[in-house]
Amino acid sequence: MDAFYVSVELRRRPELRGQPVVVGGTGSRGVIAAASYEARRFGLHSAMPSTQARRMCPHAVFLPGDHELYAQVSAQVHEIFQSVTPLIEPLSLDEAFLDVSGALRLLGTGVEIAHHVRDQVWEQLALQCSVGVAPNKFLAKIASVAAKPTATPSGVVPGAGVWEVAPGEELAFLHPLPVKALWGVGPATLERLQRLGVRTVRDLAALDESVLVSALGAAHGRHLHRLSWAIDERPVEVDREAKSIGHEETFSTDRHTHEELQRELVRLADGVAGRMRAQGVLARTFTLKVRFAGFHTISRAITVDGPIATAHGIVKAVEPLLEAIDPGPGVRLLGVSASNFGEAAEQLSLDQLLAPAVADEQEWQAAEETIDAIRSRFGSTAIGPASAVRADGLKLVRRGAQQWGPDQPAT
DNA sequence: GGTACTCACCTTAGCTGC
DNA sequence: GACCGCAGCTAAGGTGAG
Repeated sequence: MDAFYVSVELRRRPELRGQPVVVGGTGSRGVIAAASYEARRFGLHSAMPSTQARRMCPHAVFLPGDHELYAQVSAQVHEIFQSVTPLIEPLSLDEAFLDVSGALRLLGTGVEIAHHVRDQVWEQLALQCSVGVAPNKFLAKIASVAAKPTATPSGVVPGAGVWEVAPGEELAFLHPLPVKALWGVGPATLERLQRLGVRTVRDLAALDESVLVSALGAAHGRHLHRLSWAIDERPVEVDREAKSIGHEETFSTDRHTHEELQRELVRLADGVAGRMRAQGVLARTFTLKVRFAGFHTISRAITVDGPIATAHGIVKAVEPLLEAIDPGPGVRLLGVSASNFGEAAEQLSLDQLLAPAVADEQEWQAAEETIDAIRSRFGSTAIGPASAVRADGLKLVRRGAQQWGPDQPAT
């Protein structure tokens, strides 16, 4: 989807069309989630700090994000995809891979199917999308970027909408591109590659695989070398199961005491546990993430014997890790994540069942499932941990509704 | 001086058991 | 008993994506 969050917002704020519009980053510690092409003309882009964005484009309209709405629209887009093929691998709310090899006889060529999808998305949802058609996922992704509109200082240049990399044309398309166009080349890898004199994908392909392996490590080096020759055999994976579930939050002001952090921990654990129960998983490993005022970030993990799916259990497991951290210098972000999953229906041994900690966890699980039921009936803020109630006692604060940084300006 | 959130995957190091 | 090599696991940190 093209500038997805902004495009969804513009459907209900049509008067903003043609203006630089930004979603997210309404607080001073946030970042931009999406920028309209008009905003991109001024150099704005997603993940840019909001303070920088305001400096570069003071007249841009900043809108708070509405993640729930974007998820709804994303589901509608997904339904259109479903009408074409069941082989869909969602990449994010606004991107997906579709394997249409089974639909070619019925619906036409890849390019024809791409135009059909684009037309349907426009007719049904009034949203623009760009489609890449290629023999593999990685080329399709890059082709979709080539199909998008581009923002230049002098104006917005419409994209082709559909871009095909036909069999036999892979290297002609790929090799002239800058190496950072490759999926998996971020700032750190780019710097290492530049030290090797690599500027384009062609330069990368010319290197011996062993050189890349020694510069980037075995897995990454081999992977990028294959990509540079347009080799990508990864299939479209329809049902990818999550391997971790986590929440983290940047505070509008730094926290300096264990008591404050403990309250935040309970709130975050409550969110993580709720999602785990909704997905029917139990976890054994819990990771605490702490970002200090100077942006230095550490993580501490613990693996417990008995699997857990309650906020109570998560807090009990992670508390000792938090205690061992000195919040004196100021903590700007706290995060908790769960991993090492097993199914909720997994049988426990008799010994495990008799252990007091397991009995305790099961009692809490029953209690928290009741809370889930109340929330599903009366809303997510109807009930929650007492420590998550705001100091004025009026409002229950669950995990941040603002996905792209704290709402409140830092003081 | 500014840097969100969520998730996946990789590397490295240290520990343990054989 | 001390040591070595190896495999497997865990913890911590880094990187990248959208």
